[in-house]
Amino acid sequence: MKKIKVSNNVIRRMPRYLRKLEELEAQGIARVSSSELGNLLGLTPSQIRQDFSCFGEFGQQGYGYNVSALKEEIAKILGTDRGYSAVLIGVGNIGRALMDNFCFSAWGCNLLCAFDVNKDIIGGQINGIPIKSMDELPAFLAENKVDLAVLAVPKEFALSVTDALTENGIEAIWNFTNVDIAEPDSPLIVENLHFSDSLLALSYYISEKKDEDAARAARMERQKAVK
Amino acid sequence: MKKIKVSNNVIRRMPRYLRKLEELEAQGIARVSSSELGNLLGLTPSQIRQDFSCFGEFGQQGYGYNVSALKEEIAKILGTDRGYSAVLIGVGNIGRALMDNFCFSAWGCNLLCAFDVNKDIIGGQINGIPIKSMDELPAFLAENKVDLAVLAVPKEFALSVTDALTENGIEAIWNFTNVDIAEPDSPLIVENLHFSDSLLALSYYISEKKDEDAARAARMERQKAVK
DNA sequence: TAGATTGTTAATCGATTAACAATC
DNA sequence: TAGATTGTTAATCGATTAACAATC
Repeated sequence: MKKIKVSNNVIRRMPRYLRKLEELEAQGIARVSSSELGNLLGLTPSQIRQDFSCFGEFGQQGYGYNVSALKEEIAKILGTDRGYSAVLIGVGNIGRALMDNFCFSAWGCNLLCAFDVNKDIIGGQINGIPIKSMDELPAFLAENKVDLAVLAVPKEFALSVTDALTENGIEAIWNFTNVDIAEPDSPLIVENLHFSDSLLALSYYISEKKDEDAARAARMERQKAVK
Repeated sequence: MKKIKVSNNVIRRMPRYLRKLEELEAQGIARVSSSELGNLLGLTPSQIRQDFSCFGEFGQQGYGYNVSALKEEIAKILGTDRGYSAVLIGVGNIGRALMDNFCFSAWGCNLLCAFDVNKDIIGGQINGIPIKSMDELPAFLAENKVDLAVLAVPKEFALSVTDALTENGIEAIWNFTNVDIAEPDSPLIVENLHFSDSLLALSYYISEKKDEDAARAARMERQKAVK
């Protein structure tokens, strides 16, 4: 009965499958095999079948997978049909970018309200989403079922706002601040989008490539010298 | 001589070490052991020592690591001292958020210029960074050493802009569009920040927790019934 | 039916953890 | 010196890949 714990690596690949399947569906492609999908994503067919088998049997021998059906299954696995609702804290640049451009509803998430301390924007709305004062946050969280908070405040306030959120029953945070907001063994669910971590990883890969290119060039130079 | 290829997992942890070390340094802490660092980050001491040993010997037996020195070493490993420069394509909400708030220079990266198609903002600047027309992009890339491009355009333009960038010599892209911009075996270095993938992973973890909580509640209910 | 492709079991590979000699 | 902690080698664990019977 109890589903075996699915590994992190698998979970991180699921949204990629979902996006690719949506793409295929938009192209009018009805079926896909694990090896086709593997080619598109740079994964082995085995891995793809293993990943799916964590959650059930979605394919058909000799045929492969129905694109639309598989897409639906994966969306469901990821919880997009559960009607989660969210609040956003911090209507700065990033907060505004999310409110304006990020389609929460496309991923099954309902952004109810945003909160800020800036009097100039409190009472207004962006893209139909009202902006309330931080003072109203506890009452709002008490009155509404809110499954997650989007944290987009300046990093100085990250920890205090996190405390305020958890004290008012928030159990999951989508963290856009460049700060770790939870202790290693905290029960709070935190999904970090650390821009700097991402840029630094990119910086490493660039460095690695430049080093390789330089080494290759040096090797060729030496060869030429020998001749 | 040739450094053995460092695994992805290790590279993804390096920025986390860097951030934590900066934090410790700011707190005036001079030394840290692998087990202390492990406690702070939720990693084993072994793993930390293994990770560092991919790049050299930065500690001292009986003492641990000097926080500042280790921080510097890791920053260097990640390439922050290489003076990389960047351009940003797409001055929408996200682009603006990055220009306004993201401190590229703190991570050793120099944001030279932004590009957009919107005549209203071309010629202006944000946070000291000039905004030029997309038409000027090829000339700019020809005249300046640019190591990476930040891609923050609407997703419809992601692929065509990527083509334009690679045709003009760009080898690395920091991708904020919700689209895969490179084939699996492309030589282009792409670092993705797929917001939706992140939100979906969070959605999964929330679902998993709710399911666990529900299962626990059901178990307790059954127990109560037995009594 | 024959061909294709799944789901799953077994084999391999790689990453994490444990152990320990070296040494500050 | 004794205690602490590293860097590294060996052991374990988990994830990926390969293989194949089942079956559409």
